[in-house]
Amino acid sequence: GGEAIGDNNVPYMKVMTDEQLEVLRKQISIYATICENLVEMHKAVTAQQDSLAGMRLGNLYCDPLVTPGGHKITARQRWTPTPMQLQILERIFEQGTGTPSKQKIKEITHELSQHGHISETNVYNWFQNRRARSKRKQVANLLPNNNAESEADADEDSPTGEKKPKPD
Amino acid sequence: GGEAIGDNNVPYMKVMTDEQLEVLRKQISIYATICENLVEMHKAVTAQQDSLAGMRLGNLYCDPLVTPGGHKITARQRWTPTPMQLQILERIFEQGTGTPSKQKIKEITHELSQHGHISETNVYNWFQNRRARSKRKQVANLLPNNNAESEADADEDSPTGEKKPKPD
DNA sequence: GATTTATGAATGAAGG
DNA sequence: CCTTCATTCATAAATC
Repeated sequence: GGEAIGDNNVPYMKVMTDEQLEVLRKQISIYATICENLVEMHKAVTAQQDSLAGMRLGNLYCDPLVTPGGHKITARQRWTPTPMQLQILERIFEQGTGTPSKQKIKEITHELSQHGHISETNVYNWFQNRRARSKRKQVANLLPNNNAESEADADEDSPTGEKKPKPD
Repeated sequence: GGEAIGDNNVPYMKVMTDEQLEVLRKQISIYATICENLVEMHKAVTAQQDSLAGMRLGNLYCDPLVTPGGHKITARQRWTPTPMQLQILERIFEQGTGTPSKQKIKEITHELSQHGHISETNVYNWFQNRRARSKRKQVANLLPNNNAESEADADEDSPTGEKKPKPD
């Protein structure tokens, strides 16, 4: 024993590793997709053979605990940089260090951890995204017949810098 | 409240609350039940209307084009494993075959091609990525000052060799 | 509080 | 094998 959580304050405890959790999420997602397909098929079938055997699903389709419109299994929280962290990150990014090395990532993470919860993965992702998006934005500007992309729309001009406009 | 230490000196961290775990279990149960019912029902239906519309279950349980996220299916540039393919891949991966040989890749590809478009390169890449990422994905970024793992990180080596604990 | 946008994270593929 | 990049997905934040 020893796993009991007496306090209603801190109800969590050991259960699974992140990886195991991720695999689980995937599995559930697979189930969800299979279910969806089956339902669609059944609908198609019953549409033609409605009185086949009187065995229709009806409300047996029963919606599970998933939110309508998607399979939101577990609400995975994502990191959000604090203003201070963002400021530091932006500054480092503008220094043109390009892609920070692993060691650099560690250092940055350590520094940023002084201003809020953060991990090296967060820092790595941030730089990857920052770089990829600033590049994408510029490319979009250069293309003559570009249309709406899946990501953010291209800015009209930012020849000297690609800071993102921050509306109030 | 925070992280706990397992009985075997295995530092497992908080991941889900008891409540969340319960919800998850319930959800899986519901999905399983729905799948069961639908499969049984469809079997019964197709037993009588085999040539109904040429749509029998078989490998059609999984639509080849839907993503696990349940989004639209625009012509995709890069390969995306179907749920069924993913399931098979995961199973093979967990069998500890480690690095699939060239021959093995061929076999796997052949099997998976029954469930959707796929090439040997896709299979090869999948195993490479799966292995590389599983190594880094498990115990990482929950501890405040712990070194988080990711593709960005390149630690030397763990003496215990915690590559991937295979839950049996 | 529903919809849209911004952006953190996941992942297939390429390069070394 | 390991690292890196491009693209996509999902969600916190912003907006209406």
